[in-house]
Amino acid sequence: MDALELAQRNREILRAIINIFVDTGEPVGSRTLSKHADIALSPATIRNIMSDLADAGFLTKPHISSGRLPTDLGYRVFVDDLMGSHTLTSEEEESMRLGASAQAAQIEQVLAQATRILSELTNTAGLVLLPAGEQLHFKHINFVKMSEEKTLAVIVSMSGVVQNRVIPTETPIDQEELNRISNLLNEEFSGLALREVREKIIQKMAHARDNLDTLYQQALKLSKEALSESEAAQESLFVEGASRVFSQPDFATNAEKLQSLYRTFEEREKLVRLLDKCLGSEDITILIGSENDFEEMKDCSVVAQRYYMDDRPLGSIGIIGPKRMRYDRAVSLVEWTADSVSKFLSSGKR
Amino acid sequence: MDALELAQRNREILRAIINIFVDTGEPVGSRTLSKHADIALSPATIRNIMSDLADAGFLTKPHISSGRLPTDLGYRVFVDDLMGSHTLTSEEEESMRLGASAQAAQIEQVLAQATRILSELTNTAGLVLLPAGEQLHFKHINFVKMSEEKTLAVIVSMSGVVQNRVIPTETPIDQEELNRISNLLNEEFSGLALREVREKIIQKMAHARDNLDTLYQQALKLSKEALSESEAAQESLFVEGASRVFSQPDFATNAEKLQSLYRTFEEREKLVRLLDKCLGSEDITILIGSENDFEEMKDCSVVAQRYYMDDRPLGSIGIIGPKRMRYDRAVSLVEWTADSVSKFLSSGKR
DNA sequence: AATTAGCACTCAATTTCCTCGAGTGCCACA
DNA sequence: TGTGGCACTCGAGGAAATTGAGTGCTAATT
Repeated sequence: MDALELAQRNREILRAIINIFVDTGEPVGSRTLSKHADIALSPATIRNIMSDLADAGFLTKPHISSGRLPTDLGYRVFVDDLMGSHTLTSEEEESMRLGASAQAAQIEQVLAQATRILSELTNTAGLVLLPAGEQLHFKHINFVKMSEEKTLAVIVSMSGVVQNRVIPTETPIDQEELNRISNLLNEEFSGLALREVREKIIQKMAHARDNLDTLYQQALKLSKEALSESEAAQESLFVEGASRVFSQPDFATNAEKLQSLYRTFEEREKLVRLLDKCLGSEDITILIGSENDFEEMKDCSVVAQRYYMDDRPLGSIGIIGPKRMRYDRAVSLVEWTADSVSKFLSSGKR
Repeated sequence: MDALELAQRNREILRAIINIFVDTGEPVGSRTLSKHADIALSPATIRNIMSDLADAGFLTKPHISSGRLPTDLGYRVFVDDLMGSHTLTSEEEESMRLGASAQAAQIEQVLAQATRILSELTNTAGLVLLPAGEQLHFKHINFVKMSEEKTLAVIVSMSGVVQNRVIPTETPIDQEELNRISNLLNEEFSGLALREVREKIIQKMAHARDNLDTLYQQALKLSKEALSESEAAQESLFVEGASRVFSQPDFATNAEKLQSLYRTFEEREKLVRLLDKCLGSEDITILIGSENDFEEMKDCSVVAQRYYMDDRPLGSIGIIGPKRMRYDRAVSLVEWTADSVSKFLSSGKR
């Protein structure tokens, strides 16, 4: 037996260990493994191999006299090289199709529903990030006079995302005028990225300083406020079914871990950062355990992929579950969901 | 000693027991109580009284040889008759004022912030219900053409709540026309309750069947869709700091209870129903343990009060915490918050 | 040289048993 | 009517014993 075959056998063992561990949640011992159909080796031999795998950093054991379980690195190798790709069962496809067929209303609702289904099927927390800022393109703005001192700006993006903001106004402007301002802006900025709109407005304000058209000046001023970066950048994140993660046996015992994890789910900012990371890559992103940078989530993994609107990446959708999860299935389901969301958002359907 | 005085003494004991229990979380024994400054009775006497109080249903004990703790009924009596009213400390007032002073933008943000502060100060979960439907009054509607088949309706209410909905349109309508439709509707319906608007539209559609003004007909049709009850009734609920409830020692031990509680927090619908209840009453509403109708929440209490906009009740704001809480403090803080939210929303400030 | 069997050893988990102490309930006495 | 005293209950916590899954190493086997 040459080195290659040996390595092959080791890989087989590693795969089996991870599969069994994912299934049972118990550390896997050499005897269990030798009973496993695919493996025709005695426990002693397996022990030697396991020992090698442990030396290589793929396996670990919770205590000296217990079975082995995969390290983050072990999972990583598994995900990258060992696991096959899961083909969706007809039931899975069925449940997902059901969701997509429903008559959907707002973009937010579509996303929320996709996440809910994802969460149900994977029994993990479903996440979706609907970013503001860079990704949004100007479609329409509208001002509504709320009172003498306050004007409400409603900004609609090409993708159908609606933002709104209250702007304090020192000199009262009547609704007629606001309508004219809206029209002015709508014609001028349609289709630009919000960032570009912001930049243009600032340019124009500089140039128009001695322009006497006060309407135009007011328009610029209002829209600058309305689009101001600081608060505009509120990315919205939907989390669906976080309780599923908590009810996983992996956390059920440890009340303390559970609480810190819960707090993390409440602090959305961290989740946003995780999903933001996925926006950078075209491929599906898998972060295992401590690969995501948050201590509290070192027992969790993230599987996420970005979704598109007309070939422009818009946001990302994915799941957070315990490290011990069916990665093949998760990958398929996330990919499928991201794909159908993209299809839904893109011109064909909308 | 006559009967009245006896009753008075019993009440004193009950109050002391609840105060101590709220403080320590441990069942209170007769000896502990006799050491308590306000009570100059021997343990034996106290035992007799405690026994009476237990017979009356105000106290219970977790097991035969342990101290007593209040039943739901006990808490009820305490809340109704025994507890004094808590005056906010200067620190408390300080923290709350801080929040109110910040330059706030959308109504949602104001409410979210109020809840966050409430949650922090009471160390419970802060809730706020921002109802749609009945309470909302029409201010402004605006249609944006998203594609040939889809039009986005943005509805702004008098209170500054913005709703949006995508409406499928069989015949394309151009943006110009949509603007005219918006104007038509804005003039006609300004200030009416959304429900009234809906009714009027349906009336008008019946009458206008043979009216040849297609623009007007289209306007009615679009706005009917935009305001359709079914989906419009999405009340929005903000929950802030739910993790605080979970980290209370009362739940920390019991992982199972914790999970069912967590699931309840995720199922917002139940929380909405709880807060809806509070909308019915002018006074502050306190629901103790099983007084709220959900099994999963039988170890929690709700303290909530409605808030107003220009003397019209708009929604309710409150907290959910463990049954063992400082009710006097909770009541003061919730009242204070509801009050400042009302002030903020009402014409003076806005 | 690779594989296997055998054996001593480790350690978490479970069970059993014990003690401790807070607290009750009741009776008798002031 | 209030109090002191006493027997009793029961949960909490700890120590010790038992169990069993699993390892690592060595020597035998193929």
